Amino acid sequence: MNIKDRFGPRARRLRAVARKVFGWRDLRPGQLDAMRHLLGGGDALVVMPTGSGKSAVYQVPALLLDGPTVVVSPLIALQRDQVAGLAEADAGGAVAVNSAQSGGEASLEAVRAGAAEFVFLSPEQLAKPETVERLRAARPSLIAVDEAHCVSAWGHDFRPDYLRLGQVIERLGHPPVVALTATAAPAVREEIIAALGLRNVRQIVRGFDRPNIDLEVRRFVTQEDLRRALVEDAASRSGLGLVYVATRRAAEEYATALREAGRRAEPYHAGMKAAERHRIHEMFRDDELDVVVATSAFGMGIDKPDVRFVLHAAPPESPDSYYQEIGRAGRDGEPAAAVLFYRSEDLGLRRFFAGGRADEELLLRVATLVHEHGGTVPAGELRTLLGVGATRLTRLVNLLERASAIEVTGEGDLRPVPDGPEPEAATARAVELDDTRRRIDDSRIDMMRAYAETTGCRRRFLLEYFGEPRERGCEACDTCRAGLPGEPEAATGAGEEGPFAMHARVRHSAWGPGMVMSRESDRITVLFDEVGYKTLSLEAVERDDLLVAG
DNA sequence: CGTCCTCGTTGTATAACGAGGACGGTGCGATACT
Repeated sequence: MNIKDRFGPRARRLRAVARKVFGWRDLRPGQLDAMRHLLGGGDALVVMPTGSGKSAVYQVPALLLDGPTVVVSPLIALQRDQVAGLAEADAGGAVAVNSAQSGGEASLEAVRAGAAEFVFLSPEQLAKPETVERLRAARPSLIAVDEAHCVSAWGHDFRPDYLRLGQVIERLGHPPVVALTATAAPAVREEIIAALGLRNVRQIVRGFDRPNIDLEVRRFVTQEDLRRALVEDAASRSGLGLVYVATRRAAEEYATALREAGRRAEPYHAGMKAAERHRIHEMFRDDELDVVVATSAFGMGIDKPDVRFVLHAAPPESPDSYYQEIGRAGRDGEPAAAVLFYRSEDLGLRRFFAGGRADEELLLRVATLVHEHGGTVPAGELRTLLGVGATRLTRLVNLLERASAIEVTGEGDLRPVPDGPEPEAATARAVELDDTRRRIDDSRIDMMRAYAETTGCRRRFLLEYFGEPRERGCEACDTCRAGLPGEPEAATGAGEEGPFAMHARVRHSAWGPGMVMSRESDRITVLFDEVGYKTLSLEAVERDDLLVAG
């Protein structure tokens, strides 16, 4: 950014609001860059670590744009915190609309009347046409999608309304949109941009490297050895820590074992009562615990600076999730440790979770019903007729929509696409799209395995996965300390030109088009559009002419 | 995909083993009940 950009009139107004309303003495270049772009009418994708002022990126421009700001936020607890935070500043008022709040109508009316600048909603609220209509009447001037990685991580089956946000944004007149997240690999960024329908996008990606977090993987053969080593390790560390586990039961068992070892440890998972979960959050916040043993339920919205270690009793489903979870360590910049306790068998549970397929019979029924009806079919009637819930139907509809077979009206109802495919063909295409998705999820699990089993620098592996080329090792991971047997020579480093340079587009004879994501001395990893991540031996690539540029 | 638990078999000791089945994460919102 040049001098004029940093000190021009737009930047001056932004700084003034940041100072007067929020009390921030200055804005960082990344924040300012995104804000200026939003004020200029463009969309932005901001990838910055938690605690680096991501929320400011929508909060400050919101006050300079004439009209309310719609914030999409995945968790009700998070919405509560965000509303409370804004209430402390003189920022024009904030409300949340969700099932835990009464008075949703009144809140929406307050937004329309200009009595609230910020309105927080879940994607599910925005799946209700009447809610979108009321927001539309308020003429929003900015839309923020917080924790935007949820679009990719949850949108495809767990919370399919995430994939409908693009249509909601259009319905709201597509004011400037900013998507915010702490962790997103390049492919995930592309997916967010496509799903939300972002235009004229400015991508701001900052601060992926967390050099104060030491990386280590410890390998085990038996579950029992792993368990014992983890308990011993967690019990002997000083400072606050997190232990991530794969199942609720493991959370309970490890917490018990750590208590028996004399640590103040509590489990945390979604099967616990809300009051109990809340209590543990508070104890964690108030330094009344040494260790929280949790499933993936624990973490979003947490910004405690002094977490000293994050241990994993089992690998998560992707490097994306892993980086997100270990990124909760060492936010204060002081030394912290991330240790993965690894058995390759433990990837099996992740493969199971990723393995759910769309119901082909049900897809065909939906496609046939909408096709034969010919006109507009109310979604509610279809749910009743098929006996399926909203989540499941939305998932099927998303696939059939992508198969160009049906479209969703502004009222949330369904109708066939004119001259669209016949139901059988549409179903086949939808199944194919679902299969592609599953192959990519599977390949992310493969990448998690590759991280655990690499003999190269672990930091380099992760940073390249997130699209940040890096030539050397780091001296703060176990493989670097052991002497880097698998590190590339300088000549084959990231900057090399040629058809297989970093981020070059390539084509494989069987796997189709893809992009080079990382290079080591003897192999390269390519992210293929249709089959996900694959690691190929350079020798085989050259011998059999497997890849061509393009 | 892998682990854990139960149950039945074996075949005579009071344990060991294999087969078969259940189970496993994340949250919204709506609904039924006290």
